[in-house]
Amino acid sequence: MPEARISTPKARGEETRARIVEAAIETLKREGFGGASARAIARTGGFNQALVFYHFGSVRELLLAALDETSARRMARYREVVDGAGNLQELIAAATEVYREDLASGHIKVLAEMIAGASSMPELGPEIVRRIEPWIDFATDAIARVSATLPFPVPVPPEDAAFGIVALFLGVELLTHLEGDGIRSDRLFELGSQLAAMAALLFGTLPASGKGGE
Amino acid sequence: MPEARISTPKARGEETRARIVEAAIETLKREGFGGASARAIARTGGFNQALVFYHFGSVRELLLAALDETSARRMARYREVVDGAGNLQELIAAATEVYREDLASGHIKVLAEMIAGASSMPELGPEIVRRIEPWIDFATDAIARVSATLPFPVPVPPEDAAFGIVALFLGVELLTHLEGDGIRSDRLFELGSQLAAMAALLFGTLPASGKGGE
DNA sequence: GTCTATACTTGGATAGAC
DNA sequence: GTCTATCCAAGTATAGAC
Repeated sequence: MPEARISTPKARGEETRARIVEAAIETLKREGFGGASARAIARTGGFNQALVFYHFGSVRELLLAALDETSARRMARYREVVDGAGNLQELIAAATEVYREDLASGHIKVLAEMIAGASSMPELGPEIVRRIEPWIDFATDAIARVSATLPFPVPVPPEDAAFGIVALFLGVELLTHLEGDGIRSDRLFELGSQLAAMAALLFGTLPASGKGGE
Repeated sequence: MPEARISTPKARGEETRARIVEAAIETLKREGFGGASARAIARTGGFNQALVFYHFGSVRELLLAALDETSARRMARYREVVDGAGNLQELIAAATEVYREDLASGHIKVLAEMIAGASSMPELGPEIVRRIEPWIDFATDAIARVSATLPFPVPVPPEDAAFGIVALFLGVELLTHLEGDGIRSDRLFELGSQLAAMAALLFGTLPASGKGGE
């Protein structure tokens, strides 16, 4: 019971805004970019279509707000899990776990739909780029961090690996939601962990310096 | 059957069909799934919008025909290049080369747009799945083939790796066209070759089941 | 802030003339 | 086979009542 007043006008407005964003995320997940019209979103959230324009000005702005919201939520979650990882295997295990959540929750679906949708709405491009960069940076940092724990110099520039990982996640998302089940992505992540374990074992037992690359 | 005429009605029809498919591919590349309306496609190809429905019945069918066409072309090209690869490095080099062509030519863009677009047109899903399977099979075969040339047993199931590669290509496509340049994907593929070379070198000199490769 | 009504636009699709 | 004309559905967006 926070306040004497039931709800200030301002609070009500904010609440509606949030409901609309929520409905937009939901609609993007279920019906994709092409299906995320003001009307469809309003139907999903059970509110009036005109509210989209009152609160956000345009569908475009709403979709970006939706991307911001889901992105912020997932970033918080990724940090929580990934920051606890102290070495390569733990990082892969952590990323796998959170990514599985994402496949289920649909966050990456929203991202992938927005990226693909930007083709038919070019003004969206730069906005989306700005919202992806933090993810690549995040991955870069995580990779750099665990790279430093390996007993040998890593010949992989973290930013390149990060780009690859983000791309891989997006691609797996596309294929997984297309095929309905998540069997193939499960197997892929399984494989990732195995290889990581193998690599660590293998490299870990090699003379760290002396037989290196270049 | 007489055929010495300059153009039979039938041939003209086929020719138009081809023009329409071409325009559909072009429009999918440039404007994405959302921008690929019958009208936009007709504008691209300089023909009448009603022809789409006369020849294909619906936009949906046309888009699938477009996917078939670009897919067939690229598959031919991939086979040409990839079948010549006898070992892992050659395979990666070949894949990199053809994939670079794809980024420029837009074939994978068409595929990615169709996959993402399927979210708002669910009937498209199964059709697209059917059209992706040959690509995963193709990648599986290529990987299995070069795996057999390695001087040690490979702990990577070819079909899992194939799924990963196809996903990676799709994801890189999304990000690359979004950011406009291809710098990051260039670096990624560069990295891939380096790692492949390193792995071959490293594993090749390990006591596997004897000293295999060269 | 929210709803109803509506103006305007674009797109899928068909009929019928050529 | 191709084009013009047209219908209808759906979408964006705004005005104005509540």
